[in-house]
Amino acid sequence: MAEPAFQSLPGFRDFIPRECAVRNYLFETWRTVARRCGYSEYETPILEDTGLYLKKSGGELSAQLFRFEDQGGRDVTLRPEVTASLARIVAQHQRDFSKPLKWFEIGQCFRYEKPQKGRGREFYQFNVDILGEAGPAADAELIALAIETMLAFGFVAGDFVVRVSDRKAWLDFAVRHGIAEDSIPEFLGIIDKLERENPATLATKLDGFGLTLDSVRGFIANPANASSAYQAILDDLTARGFAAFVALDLSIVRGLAYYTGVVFEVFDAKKSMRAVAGGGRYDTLVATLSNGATDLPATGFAMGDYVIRNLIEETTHTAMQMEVWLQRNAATCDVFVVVADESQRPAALRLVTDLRRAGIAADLPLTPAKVAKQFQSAERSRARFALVVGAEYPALKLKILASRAEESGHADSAVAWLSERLQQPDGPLIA
RNA sequence: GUGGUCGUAGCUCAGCGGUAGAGCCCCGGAUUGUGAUUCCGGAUGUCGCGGGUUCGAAUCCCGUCGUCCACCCCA
Repeated sequence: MAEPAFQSLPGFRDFIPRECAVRNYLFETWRTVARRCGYSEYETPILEDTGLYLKKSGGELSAQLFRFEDQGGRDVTLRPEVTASLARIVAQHQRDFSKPLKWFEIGQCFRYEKPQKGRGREFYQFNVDILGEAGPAADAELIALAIETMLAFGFVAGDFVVRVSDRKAWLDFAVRHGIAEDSIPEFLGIIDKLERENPATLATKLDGFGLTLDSVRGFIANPANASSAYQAILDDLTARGFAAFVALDLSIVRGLAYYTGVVFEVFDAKKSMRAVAGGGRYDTLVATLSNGATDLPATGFAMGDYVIRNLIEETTHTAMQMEVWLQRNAATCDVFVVVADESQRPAALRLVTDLRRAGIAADLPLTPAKVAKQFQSAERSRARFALVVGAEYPALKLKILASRAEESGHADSAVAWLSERLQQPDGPLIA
């Protein structure tokens, strides 16, 4: 049998330079916004005790774990999300910090799912959390950061909307309609599917709770049912000038079991209303994971790299902004040294070293090549100048690649010469 | 987990029962130290893998692995 060529595992990506650059654009934007808003970066291990995820994440997630036994017989899991790890370390270290904690992490997560558009088995998540503040001001601050992030990518009003809801409103609803406390998760599951499942099965399921589709829809449609927290959040965000980005939507309850209050999702306003980020309040998770040792209210959200990248690339103005960044941050070469006479290669090597040490990006061909070819290499390196080291060394020729103009100089003053030359514009193009 | 789609050169794909093709890319060359265009020349594939049908399979059938897409769920 033929040896099959190795390839990456299903749902896993190779980041060739262009992909890596795109990823860095996302990371840098996330980091910049988070720092600007006063969040500190932290990091947790990507491999954790499986129990961490079985304890409170709930639902589908536990069926999608990259889970295995290590050589020491431990039951371990590649993290499917970072909130559980965060709750763990916060429970352990929170005394060292004044409240509220505003923390963020950019990390890779793993879920054993079937890959498709906007989803792989591995993805990066921008995770932002505020811990130790139970009031709506924290939720508003967090949503503000979500909005700032979208704006930083170049999205504008009309491109996206943050749909905000509150599980508390549904808990009140459940109490009023006599729904037992232990069947509330099931009830919320039905609400979560309101927009996707067909009305007949919905009606059947709701009938089990003595409810009708109309009564539920009526509850969602009535703004008066918004919680007081929602109103406070809306006022807060309005004061920040973000009212245009926020909308009440009680049909949002979110899948994860640990949410306890305000929940929200950032939606793409054009394309089928995909959620590009989501989050909410999880006031009991820290206590649960620390077995009650630490009790901290918390609110957080996550944005994945797949979905936000798709949205950026599908939106003309955000795609252009990213291209500009990629151009600006591409590998650059200020000066490409052309070795026109191989016997002068030692001098060229010395020159390259001097230039580099002076902070000038310099490159040269590693093997002998014809001058014409070296100029092609210079073009491809997108260098601004080609510095020709030839038989006449220490006399040097500097060619401005864009204008094809040429000037002369001397090796002894090359660094100063090039430094000064790099400060100046090239002048009119001589074609 | 369910359903569909597609796997042929590095890339995009054509060929759909009779000895593997095109374009792009790449490499070399066109008066010995200058980039473009053009021209000339060249390389490369176990036709995803395994079985079956057939005188003969890239082509038909089955399986398998992988891709992409939708559902489920979610970032």
